[in-house]
Amino acid sequence: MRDVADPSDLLDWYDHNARALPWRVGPRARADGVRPDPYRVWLSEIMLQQTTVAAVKSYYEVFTARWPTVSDLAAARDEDVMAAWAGLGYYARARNLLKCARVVAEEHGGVFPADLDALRALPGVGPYTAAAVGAIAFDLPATVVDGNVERVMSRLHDEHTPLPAAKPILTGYAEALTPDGRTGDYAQAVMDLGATICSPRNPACGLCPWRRACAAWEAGTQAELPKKTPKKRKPTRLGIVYLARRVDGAWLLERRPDRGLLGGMLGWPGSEWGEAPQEAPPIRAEWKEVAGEARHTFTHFHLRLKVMTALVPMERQPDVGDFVEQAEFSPADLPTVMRKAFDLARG
DNA sequence: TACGCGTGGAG
DNA sequence: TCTCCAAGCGT
Repeated sequence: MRDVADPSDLLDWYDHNARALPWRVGPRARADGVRPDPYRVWLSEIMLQQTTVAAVKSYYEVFTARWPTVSDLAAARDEDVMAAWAGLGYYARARNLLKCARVVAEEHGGVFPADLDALRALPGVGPYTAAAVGAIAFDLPATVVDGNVERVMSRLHDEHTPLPAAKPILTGYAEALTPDGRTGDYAQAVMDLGATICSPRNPACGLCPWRRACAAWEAGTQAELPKKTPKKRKPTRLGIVYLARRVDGAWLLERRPDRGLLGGMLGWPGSEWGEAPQEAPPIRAEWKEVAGEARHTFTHFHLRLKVMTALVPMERQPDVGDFVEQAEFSPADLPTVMRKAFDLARG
């Protein structure tokens, strides 16, 4: 006979196995009354959306060192925040991060609201992030449902309905299991379990505190859960980018519009990206094609970029973009696809 | 509901 | 090289 999953068993496991993370107040310190800074919890949760812990760590350190409070961040220049986010991906998060910081600074007195509805109303804060900040920062009664929780619940209940249709079902399971107290520790415990034990591939069921309650373990189906609806395969698009260097070393760059792909980020001027891109030099010059191509894969398409370079005289004015002084330009400020084009051009 | 939206690492 | 995927959100 299978046991019923007990939240206490998971909390006991978490007390001994919690990962040490830069943004986390561990279970022992939390028991001693230490409370996490809601700003840091929120910042980390935004960064962690669809992004690995390993990728987030260095960005988190840079942001918290440069902007220690939400009011500091609210006062930052847009271009500085976008540059600091460059390489982390999903740039709408950075734009909403700034919007949110400014709303908190101006409408909430620089203090994150300890209220689930108020959190949910903030830019870039959806159901998951509101629950995570509410539980972790304030121990509010909230259930986090992220990819980890979906996986754990689908296995615990041997739920074969494919995602995303299964989401409401799995959410119901997760809510039914959430304890009344220690909601912050519990939220982090389920996610740690999913990240370290109940992993997508080769789950370590032998170490799982909920093994005796797990329907998938009993049925031997854990490796095939959660079920997902098949994704479409990615088409390939072509494009041309133009790297113009002025004789004084300045680079010709353009700020991309706030909406859409790479919105708000710096980039090289170029053609549209499609099946047969048309030449679109941003300034009159003798353009030379760089050997090879820059390849990059986005969420929903592959891109192959032809890279053109030219040296232009001081007086010549660009039709598109603006020259950025050499001292003010760092390739690290570019989104990865644009940095790849830069790397290719520089050899 | 379905799609657009990045990137780097694992296998 | 290729597929999957990692603490989702906005539209």
